[in-house]
Amino acid sequence: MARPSPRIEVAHEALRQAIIEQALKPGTKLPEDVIGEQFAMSRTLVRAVLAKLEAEGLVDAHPKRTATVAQPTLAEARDVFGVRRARQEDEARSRQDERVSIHLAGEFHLRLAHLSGNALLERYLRELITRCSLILAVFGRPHSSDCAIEEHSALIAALSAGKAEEAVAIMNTHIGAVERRALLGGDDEKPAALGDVLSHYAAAVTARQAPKPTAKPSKTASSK
Amino acid sequence: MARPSPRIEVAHEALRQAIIEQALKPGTKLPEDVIGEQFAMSRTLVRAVLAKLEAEGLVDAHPKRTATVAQPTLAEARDVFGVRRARQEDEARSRQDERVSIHLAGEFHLRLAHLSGNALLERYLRELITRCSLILAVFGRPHSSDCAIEEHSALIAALSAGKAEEAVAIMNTHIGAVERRALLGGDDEKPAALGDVLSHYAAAVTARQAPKPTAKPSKTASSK
DNA sequence: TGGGATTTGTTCGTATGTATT
DNA sequence: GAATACATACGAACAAATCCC
Repeated sequence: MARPSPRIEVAHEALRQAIIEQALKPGTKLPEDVIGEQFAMSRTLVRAVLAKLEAEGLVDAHPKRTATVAQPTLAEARDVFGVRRARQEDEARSRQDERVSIHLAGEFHLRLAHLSGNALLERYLRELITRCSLILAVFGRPHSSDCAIEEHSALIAALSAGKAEEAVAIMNTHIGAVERRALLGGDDEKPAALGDVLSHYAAAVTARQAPKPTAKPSKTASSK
Repeated sequence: MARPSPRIEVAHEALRQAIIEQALKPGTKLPEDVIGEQFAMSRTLVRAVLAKLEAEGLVDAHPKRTATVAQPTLAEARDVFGVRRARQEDEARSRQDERVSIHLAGEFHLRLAHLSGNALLERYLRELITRCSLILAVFGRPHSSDCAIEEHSALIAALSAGKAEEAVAIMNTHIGAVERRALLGGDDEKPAALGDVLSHYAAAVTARQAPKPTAKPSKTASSK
């Protein structure tokens, strides 16, 4: 949906990843200075990122208070899972003519939405899944298998399509996610410095956007 | 979802209203200066508003170009109506145990979502309806009856609940919307100065947020 | 309960980039 | 195609409010 700015996109994605992977726990403060420093951009752009994350329901922002990672209430949790359940049945039905109407594990939904070719549907699902992660971080088990929904589904899709090369790349980022969760220390009270967390994710996102750092010195250089 | 700031909310709502009522047509430029001037706030906050509107898909924003009212493509239109159709069936089914599973006109959906008590579902529907308006502005008939979905549904709900007083208030804002559309001149090429349009909507939104300037100083004050 | 450190909100000036003539 | 006008991006600095101790 438009290209707001390369760096904005990186920061946005990195923060979202960090949140849904629970490296940044609900309630964690997100000062504009620290974020801007990490992604090498002014507070002006940091605010744009935070505003988007707020619109997605991933961060809470009050008038003159420091933005924090969203802390879903029980009511919101009920709503999210309610919508998700409805969508589940939806997907099963709309795809039944293509014989995929069996029990659909939640992990396949995003990929299904992608196959449907409906970008908006895909976006809604992304948001739903993201919020589910956030909710599980608060009310659910500590490290549920739901965390890596996106990675799993993408991996499976790549495998199904026979794209081995792509599958390897996805697997790498998947491993990276698990690794980061581990590297950042146990789920102790100390949530590690915000800067440390973000530096990991900033690198991960930029690496994903340019997945071929070795060969092909060709056209990607023009993007700068 | 959090209270970002009173004025931000006003500007956000006013701009959205102006867009879905087609007073601001797709492609219209939205300079930060003009908006900030209209709502008496700095460009810093204007950006927060624009970022949210962009997240909702109502404005297009590119790196260093002036933000514009979103210009939906045909593909996006297909997606939006696809999701909307899915949701329609959803709602019909999820409510069938309450005997509302008859033909549901689109105008009742938002109200139904509200009755369901699911805030997230309601938000999604709002967004869907909004984008439908935008799409109709581009591909549909000039002034379709779909424009005032929100107002119609709210009105009907108020009437059903027997809240005459509330119904009158809603009717007034409804009339106001039609009136503004008319006042702002025909659908000629000249889209009128952005400032003029916004000044109308700024007043309308603030008036709605304080709908009882005369009587009843009672409990609604506690919501602030 | 109070005081200080931190952080946001705001404005100005400048630079850079995009549209328009 | 070049030059001008315009709008955004950025950084610094100040004020005000909040948070924490």
